[in-house]
Amino acid sequence: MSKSERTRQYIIEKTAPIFNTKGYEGTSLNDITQATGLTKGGIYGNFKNKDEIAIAVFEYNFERLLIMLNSEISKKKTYREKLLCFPELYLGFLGEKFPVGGCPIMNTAIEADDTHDKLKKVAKNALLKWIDSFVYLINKGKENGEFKAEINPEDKALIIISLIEGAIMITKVTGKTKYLKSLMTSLKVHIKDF
Amino acid sequence: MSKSERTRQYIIEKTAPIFNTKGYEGTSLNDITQATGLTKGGIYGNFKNKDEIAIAVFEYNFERLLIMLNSEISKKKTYREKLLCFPELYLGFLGEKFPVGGCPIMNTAIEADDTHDKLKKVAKNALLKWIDSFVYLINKGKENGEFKAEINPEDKALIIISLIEGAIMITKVTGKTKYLKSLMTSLKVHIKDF
Amino acid sequence: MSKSERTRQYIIEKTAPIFNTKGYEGTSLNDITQATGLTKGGIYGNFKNKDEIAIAVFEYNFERLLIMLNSEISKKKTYREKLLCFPELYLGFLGEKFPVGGCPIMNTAIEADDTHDKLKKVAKNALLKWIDSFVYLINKGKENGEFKAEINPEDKALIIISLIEGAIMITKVTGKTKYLKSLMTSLKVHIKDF
Amino acid sequence: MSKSERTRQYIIEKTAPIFNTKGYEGTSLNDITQATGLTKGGIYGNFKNKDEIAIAVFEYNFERLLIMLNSEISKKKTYREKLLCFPELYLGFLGEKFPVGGCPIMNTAIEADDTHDKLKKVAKNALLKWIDSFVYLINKGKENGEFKAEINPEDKALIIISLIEGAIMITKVTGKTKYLKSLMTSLKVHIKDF
DNA sequence: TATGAATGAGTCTTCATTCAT
DNA sequence: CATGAATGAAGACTCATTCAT
Repeated sequence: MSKSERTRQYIIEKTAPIFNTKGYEGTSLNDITQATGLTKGGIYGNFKNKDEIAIAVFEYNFERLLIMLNSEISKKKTYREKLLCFPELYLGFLGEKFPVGGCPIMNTAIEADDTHDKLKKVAKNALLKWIDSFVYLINKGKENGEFKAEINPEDKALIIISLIEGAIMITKVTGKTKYLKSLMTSLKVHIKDF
Repeated sequence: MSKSERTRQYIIEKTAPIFNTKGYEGTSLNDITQATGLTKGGIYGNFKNKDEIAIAVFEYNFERLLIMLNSEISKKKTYREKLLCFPELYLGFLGEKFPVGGCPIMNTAIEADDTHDKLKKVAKNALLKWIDSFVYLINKGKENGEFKAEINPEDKALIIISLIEGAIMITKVTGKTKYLKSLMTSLKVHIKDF
Repeated sequence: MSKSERTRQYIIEKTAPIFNTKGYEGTSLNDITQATGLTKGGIYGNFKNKDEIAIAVFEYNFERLLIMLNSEISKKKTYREKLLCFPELYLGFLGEKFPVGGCPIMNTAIEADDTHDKLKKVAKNALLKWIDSFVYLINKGKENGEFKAEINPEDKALIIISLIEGAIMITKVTGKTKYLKSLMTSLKVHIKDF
Repeated sequence: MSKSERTRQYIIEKTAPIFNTKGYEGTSLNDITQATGLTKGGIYGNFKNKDEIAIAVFEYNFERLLIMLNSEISKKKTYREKLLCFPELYLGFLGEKFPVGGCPIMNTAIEADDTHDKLKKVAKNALLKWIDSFVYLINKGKENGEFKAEINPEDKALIIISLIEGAIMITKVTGKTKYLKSLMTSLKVHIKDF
């Protein structure tokens, strides 16, 4: 990894929680210099502009989420157990482990949807990838007879994502973890019925 | 209605779609003066500051949503039909009728959650009110024997909201209405099973 | 007194302490409406602009000061005793009785001197009048043999005023009343030597 | 001296006469950009806010005054002569040499007294320092027998300052130098009697 | 590469003043 | 006379971005 690449990575890691908390508009170049200790010139030497940082940060946040999820999934043998990882994991976020700023996909999706085209595009790609990964797991489960033949993988993928994102959003706004528990329990029940 | 009240209302109506599209941070006073045709001084003669406008706009957007939903609900007789209004209505948003900027509750919730306390509070109250209204309908349905006795109203309310918000978010980001259709169909199936 | 005159007087009285505290620039039309309970239109119906209010207020503050001083002076018989009223009176301002905002002449003089011509003019006239009144008293004292023949009335008037204004200024900035005491005592000693 | 320090100093020097003339409230950021030729961003890159500029300017004005006074004082041998420098110097201000805007201590003291805490504090410190320096000189004069043993240094310091500030104020408001002459002559007489 | 000083358009907000009612 | 809604210029301050060093 060249020095340039290392600095880029360093900037991304240090600013990731800020972008996820304050959003794209809410995060200023000053926030970024403070978080990194670099000067403005230093930042601009490594990124063309704020957009580029935001996109890199989004991809980083998304990838980190994927890695964390996949590492849990790979521990499980059956596809039902793999899917059940998700409600379990998000239930585990109760308390301090809740990812700083919430779900990066939803945050970016909501903020960027009508304004920042580039960000919207990467959020869209991330979301589609996420849907696909659920579709893949469900299909695999259907193939080996774990899940009923009549279930539609995409329909179920969308339900899983909606319940997760709904749970995060409702919990963050209300501050009440009972909503997270309720929704993740419903999700489990739902998956057990696949 | 005094002139002052009329102007306030006028400002709210003209800026409501902007706030819902660009968000609180993204909406500038210049946007507001352009949308209303008033000068900055004129705006500040009617609102103490941008916060106050944002809150008034949120309440307006939320109320308008409620009114629209309630007018549909009141047409139906059974509680199951009343609940089924929601997927029907959101399905009807396919195309241009989709409310400008998406769901005000979710938008405000996501943007305000870590930064603007006042906005977060009103978003929280709106969300709780919405949950309550579903809980109320489901309880009524249980009382008159339409719904199974064992279903938990709050659990179901949360599922309904999550599927709706998930549908809006996914549809907006991806631009694909098939996701809205899929999720609203799933919601219908779910409600029929209450 | 016509209603118009009464309203003018009312506005002046209510805003006098504000102008003397916050100064001309620091006092806003909003301050004035709040203090009077009138609307902006109401204020402008009685005064052409802020300048006119400021001048009227200054004259009011100055006159009130003169009246208060004269009422004390008239109680005394000898001219030395009349002059000694001043250090006595200002010593009496120790604590809460200190006139709100300090000496109107000095305040206006300092703020207006390089910017507001009209205000500067009235401050100048007030100051000259004040000097004259001391000159008059000292001349009278000389005439009836109370004071030495060789003292120069104007020189002494200027010293009296300087010691008083210096005392007010130094006391206000430092917050220490010992400076007021010291200077007023010095002034007494000085007057006794006339 | 770094570039940053040079620019700070440049801003201070260019704005010092403006602040001393128009006061803190009366001096706008536009005044500052015009006087310096810098943009607003340029100013704010070197100072946190207007307060910080005002304080730096005050300290600069005060220091310059001190240096000028001290350079005169150091030329004299006896303490009486040192004290007599002051009336001489201020007499020398007749005409154009009168410091732009008057005495920074008094100006700041009067404007800041009821509003700007930070400025008031620096003005207070400056004033106390000035008093102390007179006390020091008078004590020295007493020690070596130049001045009478019974005079109180602080009392005399306050008188000197009051006569100087009174002279400046009265002269500025009335525009008549005869008042400056009269008061500085009185001050000389007074000091000769120490 | 990185620095840090500078830009200039932008932010929200307050100002004194006006005028139809 | 007084109201109160509106003006528009000005207020202090922050923004993302650039560039000589």
